[in-house]
Amino acid sequence: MAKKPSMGRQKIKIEKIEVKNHLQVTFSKRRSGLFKKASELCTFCGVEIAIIVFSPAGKVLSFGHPNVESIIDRFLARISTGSNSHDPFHLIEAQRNASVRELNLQLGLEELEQLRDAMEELKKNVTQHGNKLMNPSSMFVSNGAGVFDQYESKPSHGIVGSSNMNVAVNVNSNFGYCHRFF
Amino acid sequence: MAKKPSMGRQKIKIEKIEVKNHLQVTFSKRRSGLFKKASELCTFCGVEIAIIVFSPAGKVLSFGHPNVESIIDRFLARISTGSNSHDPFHLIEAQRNASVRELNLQLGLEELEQLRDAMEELKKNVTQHGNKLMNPSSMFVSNGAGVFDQYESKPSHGIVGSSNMNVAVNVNSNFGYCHRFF
DNA sequence: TAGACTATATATAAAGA
DNA sequence: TTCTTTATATATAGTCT
Repeated sequence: MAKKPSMGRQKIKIEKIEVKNHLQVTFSKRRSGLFKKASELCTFCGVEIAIIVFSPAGKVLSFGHPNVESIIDRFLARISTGSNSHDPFHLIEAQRNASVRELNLQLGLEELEQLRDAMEELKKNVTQHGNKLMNPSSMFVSNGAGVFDQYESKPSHGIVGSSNMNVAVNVNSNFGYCHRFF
Repeated sequence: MAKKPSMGRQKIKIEKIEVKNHLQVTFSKRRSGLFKKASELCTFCGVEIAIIVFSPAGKVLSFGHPNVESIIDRFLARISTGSNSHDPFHLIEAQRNASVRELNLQLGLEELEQLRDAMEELKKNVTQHGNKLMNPSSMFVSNGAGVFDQYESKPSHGIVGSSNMNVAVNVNSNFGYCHRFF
């Protein structure tokens, strides 16, 4: 019997792959290829690149040369440092976009510690109350203004301890915009 | 006369291209190819991707599906919670190494204090009215394992996420927005 | 700085391990 | 999920317009 020859690479339609398993494999290969291309571009041209990918499984994959954060920083800085950055309204916009790092530089250690302590306590309190009411393995999720992203819940990857809790609170939200502390 | 046949694509060393003009062309072609690959990946796998590139000329080029900012937002939200260190201030240290942008925008101490007070009050509210907060329209709670996936990073850097705590607060103050700390 | 062209380098779809 | 293999689809280096 003739051994089955490979069909070789087949052309595929530019549309979402339906077969889930197939999609997973394709994602894996192409994501890898994408990062490789980016890496080459960095080398060949000496440029800086950041890539962020949210996988179908909800994982975050990133590439960065020299590193993702500094590039994001520059990217956001660029946005928020436009010509009318002195205009009050623009300033608020800018503050929304500014990256954490810069903001943190404005906070003294003392304030940060206070903040942290408040958060820790809040966490404890919420944890106590929360555990009474909810099944920790299938918590649920929503927010008034569509502000918070919804993440897929997966089995723990061996995360230690009981303090791994995420709490997001949206009170009287009129803003449709919210960022995170911690 | 015979027309000169093309040499075809030649293999090139993985190193910075020296000839400036050549570099420019290569950058242009490859950057285009990179974005195309990203676009295909989005389509084939239904995923979200953001790419930021600083060109040799100092221009910023970006690709984003559905858009760069929302992806950065989600990315930062996760990073800020992922760390091997139990030291809540490790990121501050990291920031010292990050490029510092001289912002005109910074939160004044007064605003910080307002913010802190707001959080203190929130903390009380949570403590006293935990049950109320379970209302999906005003609160969001999730367990750490589900919310904080580890995220991995390819070629140049890697951070292994170990869940800590994430608190997002949007208080009805005169801020009109909140920001990330850490 | 941006399109062709063409031959060749690479990426990758399929299928099996 | 990750790696192989094979055949084929794509990307692109070098050159010219």
